[in-house]
Order: sequence, then C-alpha cells, then structure tokens
Amino acid sequence: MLSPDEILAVIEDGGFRSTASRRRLADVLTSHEEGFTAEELVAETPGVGRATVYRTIRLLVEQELLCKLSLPDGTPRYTLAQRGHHHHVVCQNCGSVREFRQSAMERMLKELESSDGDVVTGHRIEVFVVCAECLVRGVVPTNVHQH
Amino acid sequence: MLSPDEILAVIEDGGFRSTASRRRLADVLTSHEEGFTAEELVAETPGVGRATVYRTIRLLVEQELLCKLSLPDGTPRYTLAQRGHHHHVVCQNCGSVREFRQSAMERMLKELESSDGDVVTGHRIEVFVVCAECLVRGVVPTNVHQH
DNA sequence: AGCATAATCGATACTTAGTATCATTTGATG
DNA sequence: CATCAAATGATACTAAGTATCGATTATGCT
Ligand SMILES: [Zn+2]
Ligand SMILES: [Zn+2]
Ligand SMILES: [Zn+2]
Ligand SMILES: [Zn+2]
Repeated sequence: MLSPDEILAVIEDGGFRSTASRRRLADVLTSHEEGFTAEELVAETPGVGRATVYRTIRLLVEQELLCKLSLPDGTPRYTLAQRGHHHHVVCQNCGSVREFRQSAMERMLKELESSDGDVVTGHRIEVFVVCAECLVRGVVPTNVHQH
Repeated sequence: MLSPDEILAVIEDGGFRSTASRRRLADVLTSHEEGFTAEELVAETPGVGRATVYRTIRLLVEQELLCKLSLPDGTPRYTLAQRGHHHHVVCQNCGSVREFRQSAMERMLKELESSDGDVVTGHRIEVFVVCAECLVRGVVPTNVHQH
C-alpha cells in the first residue's frame, strides 16, 4: 500500500506544495484499507475545509494516486490506487474494493478500435459483488442491472 | 429502434398508467438517436414538471428501456436500450452512444466469480472513443484515465 | 533570517443531478 | 360516471461537488 510520504512525494514531484492540509489528508487516506467517500474524508480531517478536501481529491485523482469509482446506484467512492492499469471489484453492500487486472480482456477492448472509424481513448470497468465478509453476515446477493 | 407505442406498452405491461406526460416523454425520447441528458428532456417537454421527467426516467431505467451511462468526467447521459445484455461505446466529445456486445469478455467476467469468496452480481463497462464524426470535424483524441 | 509572491487555504455561495413532500388532478375499473 | 389509488407539478431539499475571494503560507531569493 501507499504511504503518506509516497503521496507527498508524488505531490511535490508534480510541482505542488507540501502543505499541512495535504499532509493531514495523506495520513487519513492511507489509514483507509477499503474505499471511502469524500464526506468521510471531510469528517475525518476536522479543521481542513471541505473545498480543500475536494481539491486534494481531484489533485490525487489527476496524479493517479486515487481511483474514483461508483456503486451500482451511482454513488461515488474513492480508493487508493496501486500501480499500473487496473479495474475494480466493488462490494455493492459495504463498498469494499479490490483491484483486478485481466490482460485478455484489455486486448479485446483494444480490438474495438479497428472495428469502426472511432478512436478508442479509454474504458471503464467495474465488477460488482457481494463480498465474502458480507456473505457471512447474511447479506443476500441480488443481481444488478448495469451497462 | 424503440417506438413510442412500444415504450407505452412496456409501461402498461408493468402495471403503470399510460398518462399524458408519459406519452409526451415517449415521443421526445424516441426522437433522440444519440444519447441525451435529463435536462435536455426537461427542456424538450415544456409543461411536464421536472420531477415527472426524472420519475419517468427512473421508471424507464428500471424497465430496462433506458440506459444510464456516464462520460469520463462522470456527467450522466441516457440512451434508449436495445434488447438483451450489452454495453456502450460513448464518444467523449459529443456524447453519441452505440451498443456493443462481446460474449468472450462476458465469459471472462463470469469467471471472476470462482476466483474468490465473492458472489458477482453485475458489471459496468463503458468504452470511450472520439467518434468518426468528431474526428472529421478535427477533434483530437486524448486518452482518458479511467478505472 | 527576512522578503516577495504565487500557491493554497477556508468560508461561503453556487451548480448539477437528482429525491422527498404534499396538495391537486387524472386514468382505470366497476 | 363515481371512485380512489396512481400520478402530477410546485416546491423544498439533498448529495456531490465547483467557483469566488480575501486571508494565509510555502518556497525561492537575497
Ligand atoms: Zn483504480
Ligand atoms: Zn482496462
Ligand atoms: Zn445500455
Ligand atoms: Zn456485460
């Protein structure tokens, strides 16, 4: 997992300043193993303004240190990124997140490129699950209709 | 493509009423070949309240007649659904949408099921492009970073 | 260390994409 | 055509941010 210092290093390498608010946020971020909301971050960093929290989230998403995902109903969720291209498996019940990589699938998505006059610029994939922890707690999985 | 009557038929078959507002919306919806926003619909059905437009959108998404997608920046967009399981190719410049199906990829996503204690309940896939029309108009494709 | 200054900050107002409430209207059924 | 739950429109509210702006601060320079 990413450490607060690694986050600060990326911020500084990007030409941005290492500030007290950003250090506070880096600490709180790295304490989350399992995905979180922006408002959780706001609540967990009292004294840091809401605008600063959202600005920092945006900065870190741009720097590819944070991933922004959304649950089946569209509510947004954030998680720390590992390295490289990946996607996420998200528990629709508790919001816990893990990464997955599937090179065969990536190859297939690239092939769409040649099929039309379009130029492919990216893709978004989210796999929804009810995670093992929620299952043992008795949550009944229901299929979600998504596109 | 879906006709207004087919939309109304699905609404009635679902046990919902065929009302003036819903007929107006069915007409406007089917006139859109290429994806639209909720606010466009509001603007195009004067006299129909904003709440009714959003309620009808929700109803039609539940009935799987409308697909809700989002652009790389997260702004929502709707499009009429064809039949069966599918995903979408979305132009990040003009928002135009087409469906795609990739059975090999679907099979791969199902296989994730066996890999963990999780139960897969669904997935979301969007492929972003700059479409042929935008390309001839000189739009330069830039890759989008997504998960 | 002291200073300049652009970056960043917090407070606050605003925006976008909806949902909730509720009094009124309307469409389906008998 | 009377009934009455379903649906409607107006309005208020919420969630998830973004924009503005005057005050503060980190960084580089001397
Ligand atoms: Zn990610
Ligand atoms: Zn990928
Ligand atoms: Zn669809
Ligand atoms: Zn699929």
